Amino acid sequence: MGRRAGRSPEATRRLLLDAAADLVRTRGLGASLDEMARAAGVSKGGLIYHFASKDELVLALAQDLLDEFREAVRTSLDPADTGPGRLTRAYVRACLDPAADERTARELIILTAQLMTSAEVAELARRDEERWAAELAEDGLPPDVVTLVRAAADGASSAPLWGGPAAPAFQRLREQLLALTREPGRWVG
Amino acid sequence: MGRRAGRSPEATRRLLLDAAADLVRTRGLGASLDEMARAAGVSKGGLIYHFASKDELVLALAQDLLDEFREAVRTSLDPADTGPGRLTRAYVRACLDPAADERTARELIILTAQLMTSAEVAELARRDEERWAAELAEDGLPPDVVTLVRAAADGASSAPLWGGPAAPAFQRLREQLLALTREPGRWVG
DNA sequence: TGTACATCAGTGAACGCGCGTTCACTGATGTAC
DNA sequence: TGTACATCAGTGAACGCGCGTTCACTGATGTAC
Repeated sequence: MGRRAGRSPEATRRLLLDAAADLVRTRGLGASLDEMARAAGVSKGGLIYHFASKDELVLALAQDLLDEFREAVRTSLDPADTGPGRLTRAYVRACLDPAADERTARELIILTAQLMTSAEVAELARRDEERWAAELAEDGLPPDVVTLVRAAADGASSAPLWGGPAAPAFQRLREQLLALTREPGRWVG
Repeated sequence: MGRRAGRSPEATRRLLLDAAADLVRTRGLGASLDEMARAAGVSKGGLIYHFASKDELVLALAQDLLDEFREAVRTSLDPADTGPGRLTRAYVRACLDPAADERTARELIILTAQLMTSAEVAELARRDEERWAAELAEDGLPPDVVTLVRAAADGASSAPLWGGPAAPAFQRLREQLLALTREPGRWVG
């Protein structure tokens, strides 16, 4: 049912989220709903049909982003790897994926940072972070190692935010972090 | 000369920059010039006298931020420490200063991220980053160690952006990173 | 099978308000004579 | 020393445009009978 332009409403919603993410990445939250809608090939009214307000769209964008990262870590899990630190290794691989190009990485981080000015989004992120902390704590590695490896992975993957290089430049670091999770005894005296 | 409300124009400029930084931190670039001016106790026209446009204000804000961090690293240099890695150690100390409270750290990072949507600011940051990379490369440590230590310091200090803990929670990491720069041989095979 | 009706998934014009910017003006201080 | 003038550091009202939101309408599809 519906005036649906040859696609499901879920597909329209996805088009809108993707277009909005693109625009916020490159131009910040100042990008207008009209531009976002047009980029998705929908009218502004059509956008508002799916997201009742800009705030609601921003919140959905943030949730989508957190889910996407969680999914990226999940697919980075090595089925053959069942030892301690397997989740930490997947986390490192997802953060420092050499296939992620610089532009994308930078814009993803800017998008996240943009969204964080909303109190609701910040709360969403805080809960997501708590979940990561809990899951990584159960990963069987010494806490100091998890802290170091995670900080380094986060720092390297967010370097483009400050004008630094992206993932491909951090492949040695990536291998070293992975090695460290396999021989945690080498770290800390 | 001038209708100066009992202070120098430079002092007014500083009041405006500080007030603007506060507002952008907590509410993003959507904060209005009127609010920023009022927060500094100046009229909107007075703000525009010092910064001809919002773009100009944002650029000044970014430059101020980069300068402030560079200064923080400079004051973290230990005069008694003249060995290899002394700049890297100052960088770590500045990033993980236990005196920096969570709120401030988080807002500082959000401010930076907000500003990065401006192409001019991004270019400014890129040049600043190049300068850091060059200076740290001259610090006498193996490149792999600098990369790891810096990534970890950056990652830990920007954790509040994603809802994670702030500097005080990373004091063990801080000590371990400092130790690593003193015994770089322990890292890497 | 036809037909009336309801609903879903939008369209697009209009509104109104907040914002960045402009501008005419002002009052204290500095300078020339 | 007084006085005229210039300049600096602002003030505050006004403008106009862009944006988020509202709203009346629409056309394709589903459902009841």
